[in-house]
Amino acid sequence: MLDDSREHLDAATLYERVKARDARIGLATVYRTLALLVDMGLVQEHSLGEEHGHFESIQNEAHHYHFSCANCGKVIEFEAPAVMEIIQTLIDEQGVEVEDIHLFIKGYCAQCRAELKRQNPNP
Amino acid sequence: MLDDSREHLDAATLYERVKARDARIGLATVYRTLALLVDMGLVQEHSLGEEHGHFESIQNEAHHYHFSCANCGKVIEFEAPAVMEIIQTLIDEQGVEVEDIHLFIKGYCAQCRAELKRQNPNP
DNA sequence: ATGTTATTGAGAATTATTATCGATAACCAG
DNA sequence: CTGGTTATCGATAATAATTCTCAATAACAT
Repeated sequence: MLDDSREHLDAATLYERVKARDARIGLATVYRTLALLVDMGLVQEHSLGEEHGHFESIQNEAHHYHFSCANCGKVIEFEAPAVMEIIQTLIDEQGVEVEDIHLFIKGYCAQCRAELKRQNPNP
Repeated sequence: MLDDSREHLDAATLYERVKARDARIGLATVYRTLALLVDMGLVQEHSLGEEHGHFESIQNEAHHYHFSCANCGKVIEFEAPAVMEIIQTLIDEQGVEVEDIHLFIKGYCAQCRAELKRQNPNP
């Protein structure tokens, strides 16, 4: 249907982009469509430390996880196959069924670390 | 100051409990105090798949992570030392500084799996 | 006691998301 | 086609979570 870019967009940004293509589309439709895509497993919703959700389309790549910088907001994706072993242990020990995995790290990216250190060398 | 129970409480529930002790405390104070405790590193905020945040006081135990059942909402805590190795790799490769780690699994707990299977045996 | 400052509670404001509902579009039988 | 039925949509109201504002109060230092 619409935007399946590789980014981590929130509903408001997506709404802007969709409107640029077709101005008479409503916000409700964006939320409805996102909910549908999430249900179908084509899009995943992430909570990246902000107060609103972020959405990312699922390609057929390996699972990946997210780091987000508390200063500049940049999101770094990374892979970590070891997570699957952790999940398997959880399944074996607890008998649960897993639908969704979120590994999310918050901190400061290399650039912001350098900048913040320059501003305040001895913390 | 107040409640540092071992649970995963949301702000509204915490507000109820605080009011039971001292009826003239306001919701704003609860949020202010939580933000302060999070800042001081005594409390961690989690996004457990619901639309509001959950707060948990940090004891001096090992890091642990969360599974939450999409059906009944039960939260299971589990440990996974391998996460620290993943984090170390991330630090080494990206030069980031890590402040906060969230590993959150959503799915169905053993009880709900059994119940749902009983209701709908062949999906 | 008195002036100064910080903290508080009540409620307004903001933000994100969901629900409602009449209007429109899509579909289908004749 | 044409009329009728149903599904989908957009605008907007409603809800929920959280943050902001500000006058009132409490705490503190004179």
